[in-house]
Amino acid sequence: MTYKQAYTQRDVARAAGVTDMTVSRVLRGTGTVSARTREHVLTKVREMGYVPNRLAGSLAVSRSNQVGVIIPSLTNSIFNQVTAGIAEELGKAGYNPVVGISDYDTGKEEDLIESMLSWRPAGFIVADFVHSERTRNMLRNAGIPVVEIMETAGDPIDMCVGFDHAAAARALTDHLLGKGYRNFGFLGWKATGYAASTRYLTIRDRLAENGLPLAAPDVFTGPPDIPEGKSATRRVLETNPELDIIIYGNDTAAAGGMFHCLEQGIDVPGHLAIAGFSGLRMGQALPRALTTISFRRFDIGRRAAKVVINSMVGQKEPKLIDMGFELIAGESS
Amino acid sequence: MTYKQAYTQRDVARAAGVTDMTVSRVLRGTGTVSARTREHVLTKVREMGYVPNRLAGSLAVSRSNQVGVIIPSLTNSIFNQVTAGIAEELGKAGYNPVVGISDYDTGKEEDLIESMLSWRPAGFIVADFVHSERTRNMLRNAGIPVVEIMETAGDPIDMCVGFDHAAAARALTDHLLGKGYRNFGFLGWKATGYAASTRYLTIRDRLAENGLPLAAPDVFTGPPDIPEGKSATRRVLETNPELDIIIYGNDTAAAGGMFHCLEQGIDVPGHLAIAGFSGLRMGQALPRALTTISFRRFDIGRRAAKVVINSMVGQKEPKLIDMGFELIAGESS
DNA sequence: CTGTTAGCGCCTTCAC
DNA sequence: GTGAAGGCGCTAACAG
Repeated sequence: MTYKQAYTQRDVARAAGVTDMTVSRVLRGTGTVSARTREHVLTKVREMGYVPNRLAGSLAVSRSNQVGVIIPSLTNSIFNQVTAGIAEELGKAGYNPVVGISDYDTGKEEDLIESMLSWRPAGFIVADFVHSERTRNMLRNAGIPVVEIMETAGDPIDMCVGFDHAAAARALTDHLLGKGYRNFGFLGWKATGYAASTRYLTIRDRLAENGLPLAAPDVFTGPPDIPEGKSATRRVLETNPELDIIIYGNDTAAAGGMFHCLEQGIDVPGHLAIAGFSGLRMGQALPRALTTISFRRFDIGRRAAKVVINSMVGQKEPKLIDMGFELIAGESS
Repeated sequence: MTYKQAYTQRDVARAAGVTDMTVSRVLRGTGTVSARTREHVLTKVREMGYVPNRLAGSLAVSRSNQVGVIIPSLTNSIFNQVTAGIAEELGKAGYNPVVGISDYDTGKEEDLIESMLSWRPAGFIVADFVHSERTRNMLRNAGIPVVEIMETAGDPIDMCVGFDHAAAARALTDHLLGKGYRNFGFLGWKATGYAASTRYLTIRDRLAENGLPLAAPDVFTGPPDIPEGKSATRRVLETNPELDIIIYGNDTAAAGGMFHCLEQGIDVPGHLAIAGFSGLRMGQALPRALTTISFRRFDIGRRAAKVVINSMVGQKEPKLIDMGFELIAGESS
């Protein structure tokens, strides 16, 4: 199949016997055009299947309706929901998200951001506070609103929307201590610099304050999923049979842990208690509803989008917005 | 915070004491520039954090490095992986995917495609064969390669890459019949026109050929996940206690079904067998590894991307590419 | 109500 | 090896 050239505004104009300027006015609904010519132009547009060229349009007005969004992973349903919230709110205001996946890699992130900035988006939403110096520099020089999401502890490039991961980890630890657990294990992702590591360190320190150790002999080298949670649980129980509670870095890993227990006939929470982090729907559908920390994923996305939109029209927004979290006391611990 | 205007190629040129044309040559590595001026220009570029404006660039050469990708859902890990394959292959060839989520809604899809076409992508990849007439029209008139993915049964707008869902459903049904099951139930998504409905209808017909009914009293109105699979299983077992096998529309719903059985102490597969469809990793991590149909999600994405890339450079590609599927005989049935 | 002029930022083509 | 002119498709601003 050979591909022909797409139609131009001028092609439509000629077909309708007017100037391109008139077609432009009709298509954007600005200025004044007689009802007759409007109809005529629209008919031609439909007939020809004409689609305006926004490269030219945005260049002419030097402004676009695209907002760049960088998230670390598509697989992680947390980011699905954050992104859904962003998309909904942007859509209402006539903006489109352009999403890029960084794969938890600041180098990839840098490339992505450069590439996306070259399309001159109207704003930027990016997950986490961990970026290369060049990334921060580019974002700062872009001359557009930038919102960092998920966390609140850090120095935002411009603005941020998230919640306090340390406080959440502390709330979870205290809850479990209150339940009487004393032999803690942690299976998570200790990658430095991310929210995940804040959670691990906070739990460890909180237990230390109570004179308790935290067994974390086995950690994931990347974002864990169900199979990883399952096999890591098997391994840690071999080396640390004394554990009476395992906290997982996220709910999917915790689900894997629960699967291991179900297979092995290990009573949950009688013999081993389980806790997750993130409050996914699936956690509550498990044979034992999961104890976990839930946070307002969807709302974080919506709020971040609003911050971008408001900033673009010159409205002042706070530098830091904390959306809070909630402890879900399930049956698994 | 107030936002300043981003730098222009001319700004860099002035700072480096050359013309914008020289900066352009340096940045694209074309033409001839002395090593000295090249270094000088690059230094300024870095200092200023200059990011080229591709709106202008693409407009000037009337060609872009973006490929539009429309998938129905982000939540569904099938599409995560297909998209990952697409992104990888496009990236290698210097193209970027721009992904849009249609939410299984042909109206939204139409809007998305119009919006994305207005950015003049170099090609398009879109899931499924079900589109509005206007969508098909726009894609046909866009003058770019278009690849429809996931299925092979249908009349492609341009080209397609996928597998034969009817054959897959038949293979699964035959396998289960061979295992001796006779009282089949189906919990899936019967939405007409999608691959999912093909699978349902094929299973039903195959059973009918064998003189067996298919109980499907309870269906999902949208893409099902674990909680939906769990509650639907509870309901269907109340109304149809005779079932000895349930086939689910996808692996996550099947996982929900297995959770229900675990909670209720129903022996799987002794009392009730379970089968899924899609071959997700999590299915194999369940307490009973899932019987399911696996297909090459990642490779479908990669192949689709290659088809687009090759077509863009004028290389001929077949209209229809079948990537096949595989029956996974698990422990759940 | 409609047309003309100029320019968005970059790149192609041709001079020098 | 580098610069100057012109145009990609569209729109702001003004003219009529």
